[in-house]
Amino acid sequence: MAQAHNLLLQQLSKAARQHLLAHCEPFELVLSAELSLRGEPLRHAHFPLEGFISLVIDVEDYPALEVGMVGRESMLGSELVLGLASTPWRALVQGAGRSWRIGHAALLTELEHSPELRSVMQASLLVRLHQQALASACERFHALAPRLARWLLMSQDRAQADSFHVTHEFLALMLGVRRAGVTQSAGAFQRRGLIAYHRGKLTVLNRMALEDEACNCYVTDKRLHREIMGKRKRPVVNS
Amino acid sequence: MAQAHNLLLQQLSKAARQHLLAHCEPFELVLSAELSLRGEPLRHAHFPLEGFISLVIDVEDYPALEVGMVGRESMLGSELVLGLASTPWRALVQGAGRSWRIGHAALLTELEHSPELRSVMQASLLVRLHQQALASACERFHALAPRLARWLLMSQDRAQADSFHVTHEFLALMLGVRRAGVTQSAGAFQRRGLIAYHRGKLTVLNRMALEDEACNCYVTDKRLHREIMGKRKRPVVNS
DNA sequence: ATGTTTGCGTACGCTGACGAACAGTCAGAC
DNA sequence: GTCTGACTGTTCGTCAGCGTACGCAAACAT
Repeated sequence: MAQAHNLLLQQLSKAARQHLLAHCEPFELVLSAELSLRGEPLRHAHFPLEGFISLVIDVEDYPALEVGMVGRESMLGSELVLGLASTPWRALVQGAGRSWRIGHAALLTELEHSPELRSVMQASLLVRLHQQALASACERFHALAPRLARWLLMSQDRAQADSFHVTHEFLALMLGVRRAGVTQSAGAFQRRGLIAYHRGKLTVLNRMALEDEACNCYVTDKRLHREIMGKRKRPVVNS
Repeated sequence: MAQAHNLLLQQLSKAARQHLLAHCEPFELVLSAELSLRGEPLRHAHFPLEGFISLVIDVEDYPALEVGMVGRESMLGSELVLGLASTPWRALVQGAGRSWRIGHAALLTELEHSPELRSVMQASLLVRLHQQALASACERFHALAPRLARWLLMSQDRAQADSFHVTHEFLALMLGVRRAGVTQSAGAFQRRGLIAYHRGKLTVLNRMALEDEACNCYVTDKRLHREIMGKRKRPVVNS
């Protein structure tokens, strides 16, 4: 397997990164584990190396709904840069892997001393703010199939593999639709050879075609991430 | 008219508030003005005294959609606490009034020196993060009528008056639905005496009943605001 | 005074998703 | 080897909201 890196940590200078990692511990992201509970203060932040985490919100009487996704390109717990920690969503491990995790208090201390870390986390949080706004509109206007395609692409990006574990049931939860609806759309994709799946293991066969099926929110989302992380204020170098 | 205050500023100590206000200028929030453009860096932050501002996102080929609302209970531009400023949404004045506005650079300088201000803005941003997540779910699961009722209540809270200016057309835009759909739901509310309107002027007649019609997202949203602003880290007093 | 714009009422067919249900199939447990 | 549970396929009636379109009245402009 290729060397695993968290891309946020990667943006730090070597010194800053090592100083931070000294306070981190390796953590195993186990499928379906819940890293944070609704309303509970966040105990740890995570920098995933592989795997990914879904942020899921619960509204009374309704099934859960995904409001964000975190993989190696980002981190779980960037809200901590605001000094506050409780979240309205649950963090659910969706793809197994490893992460660096750091205690809430330790991270806050680090933040005080490392402008670099602060800058990266601030940018990361801003990305989520943008992504959430975008996702609202996407959910409102786009039909099931394009959203499904988008979700698959986003997951694949974070899973860093063509295959990953996901059931129709789960997809339905994430997208806020019926399981039967997913079966319909996914079935169509499968018949056309874009994807294949078998009892919870999904494989992307034709990524290009899937990108055509997805709404532009997929590329918009990626562009957002790139732009914001790109033009973030570099503590020392830039102004 | 009662003394107008911005509730965020109100949370600051007198000293901090006055220091900040020294860098602010009074600004007239004119109906339909755009205070920020999509993708543009934010030039000013605003602390509304009256009136309110809608945050509106554009997705290609689709009409706009509201992703947030700012009144005297909050501020426009809390993202600036992250040191970055461009936003994916437009800020649209929805209710006329006045605000204190402060230049982007001046605010950043203030932020460096005032932990109080930082704390308040951080909390305010966290509120928006929570509200956006909640709004996603609300939009996904709740029907037009409850969402309409919710929107009216939220606007009334911020307008601080029983009447305010809003057309069906505009409501449709905010909620991401057809104008005809709004006419339907609003017409039903009107027949039942909950609201009245005439050519763009809408009046809430029976607030209690409207609250019953609205989804719980209305109270959830208010609770969120209260809780987060309440338990924010007070720079000096608390830990 | 007259034409134009703006705001509201309403109707019709359409469609994507819903809720609910049932059936088939595969994997692992016992 | 059978059973149980998990996963997928499919169907059927229902419905909210869509797109479109037309009518009407109040406000505004000239």
